[in-house]
Amino acid sequence: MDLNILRHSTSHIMAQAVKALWPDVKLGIGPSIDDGFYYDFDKKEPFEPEDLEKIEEKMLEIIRDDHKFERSELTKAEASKLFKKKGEKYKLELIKEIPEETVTIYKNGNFVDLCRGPHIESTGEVKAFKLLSIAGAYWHGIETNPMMQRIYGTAFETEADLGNYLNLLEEARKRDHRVLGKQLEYFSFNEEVGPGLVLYHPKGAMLRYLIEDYIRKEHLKRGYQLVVGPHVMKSDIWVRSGHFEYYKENMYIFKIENQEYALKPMNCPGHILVYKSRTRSYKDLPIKYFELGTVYRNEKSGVLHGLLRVRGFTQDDAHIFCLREQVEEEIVKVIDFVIDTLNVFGFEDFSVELSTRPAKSIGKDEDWDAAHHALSGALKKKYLRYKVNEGEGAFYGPKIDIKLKDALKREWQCATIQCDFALPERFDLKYIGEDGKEYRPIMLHRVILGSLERFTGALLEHFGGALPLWLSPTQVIIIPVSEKVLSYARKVERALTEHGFRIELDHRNERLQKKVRDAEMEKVPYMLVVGEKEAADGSLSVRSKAQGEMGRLMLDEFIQMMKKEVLEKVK
RNA sequence: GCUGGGGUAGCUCAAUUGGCAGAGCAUCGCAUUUGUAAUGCGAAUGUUGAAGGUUCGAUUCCUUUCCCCAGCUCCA
Repeated sequence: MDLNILRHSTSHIMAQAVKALWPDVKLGIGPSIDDGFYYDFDKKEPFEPEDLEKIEEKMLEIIRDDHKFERSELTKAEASKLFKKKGEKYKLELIKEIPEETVTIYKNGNFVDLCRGPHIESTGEVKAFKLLSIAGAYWHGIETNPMMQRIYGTAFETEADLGNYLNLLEEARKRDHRVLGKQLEYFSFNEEVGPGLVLYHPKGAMLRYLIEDYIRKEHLKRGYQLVVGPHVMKSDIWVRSGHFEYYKENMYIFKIENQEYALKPMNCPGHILVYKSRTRSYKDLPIKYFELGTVYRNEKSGVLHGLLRVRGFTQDDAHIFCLREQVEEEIVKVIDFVIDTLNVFGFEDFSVELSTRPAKSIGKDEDWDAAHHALSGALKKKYLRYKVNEGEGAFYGPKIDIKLKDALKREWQCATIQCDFALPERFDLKYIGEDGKEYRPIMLHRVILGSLERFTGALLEHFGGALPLWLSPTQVIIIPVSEKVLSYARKVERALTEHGFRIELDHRNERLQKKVRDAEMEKVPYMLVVGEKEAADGSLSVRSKAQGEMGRLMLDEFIQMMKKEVLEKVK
């Protein structure tokens, strides 16, 4: 059975139930979506959480009655008459938008809905469904339209499949980086600081340092040069870059001594000015400037979400200035860089999207076309399948987005590669060609991790907080059995620290069981239990988070094992 | 920003029609010196997000505001 058909049919049953309970409700649309379905309703009073149960009960009745889904074809005039009689004003709008002469309706029991179909044979075929949540949603998704109430639900072929899905949701909830971030003390937000502004605690800051260190070194290996720009720049530069025209509502702007300044929402202008600081030759290109650039964007309050959507964040940002004929090759290199990086961090799967020119944008059509060709050409060279998002590009150029997939198959947008002919024009960027004349370079904007904030959130959820050894802020916790062996424990601590490992010593006056439990909950990769037996022969009792008790190892053996495990991940 | 739901100790949560704000964990102290997921006893902890209002009396009712959550819209 096609799940989409099943779910869509279930949304009809839900709408039927809602109409039975609240006859005045006006219907919107009720499609199937990735993991389920929804239906939008226009109802005066908000739905209460308890209403979901009532609706579910009604739905069970409808399913028990096993109504047939009957399809019929009507002319648009007939259909309009039918829905006008029912007072379904949104359906009338939908009918107007349908280009064909005739429309189809589906009837089950006393319920009729405008619908292209197809549907299951009868309502009795629905074996397992659940209503999940209520939320507001604009009619047609347009902000200025009235807000309707949307009920989300899902349906599966069997109760077992539904159970699995609900377990997955529960698993996702437990892995929520906001919960883990608090439990494991990685980061916090503070009302006095402001929304969307992250405070990194020692463990979070250590993780961030490890990610930064890795990605910075990778950039240097791949021919990027480090640059650093200021966080605040005069408004003049943002006028020139076009940000004031196209991005102003997202910027923090303020005055100092009558001069207007803005916090940078992007790093490009700084890099551009470094490029412009002297005359460039075609022989210099490509020039690749890299910066862990912290930017501030005034995101709407309702969109902020943990580390995934914040107002201040740091991008692993680079700009590649190159010749027209180098563009495709450079894009290919960036794609390779992204794939390598995702693999190192433990992400095995990803999806690719190509976004085209938005309505509000700068630049010439021919340049947009050329940029689009360069991006799609590079994707074809890498044999990557991709989805096209019409009109979703940046204001200065089209882009490739690479979304990583985490352990629960959820997608996270991190990497993006943007092609830009417009900013070189605006800033009058030049290089001297072979013939001694001036030419315009092309600029690529790209990030690999995206932002350190979002990437950290993705890592935490992907691993459920149990980070691999090389990324764990604390790699090893030493657990002395009693205070009698504290001096041996300290010796082990010193030896491991000298080898560059990140060590904690749990010297609390607690029982062993308690310390093991706490270390497990902190998700530390290795626990070393040391007591009198170990102190006597210089060994360690090793317990790993992943494998449990591993028996006794000599200190040197353990160090070798750790080194091997770290090196396997990072070349 | 919009719709709906929330905000009580560091954390997770209680508090019957408006009537002295509580528990577990964490913290501190004492005892215990422990062998692989919670040792026992004791102590301390609050402008109930903030401001205003109604009331003899507000965590509880009303207004404003801030922040969080689920979505919509948007995005690294």
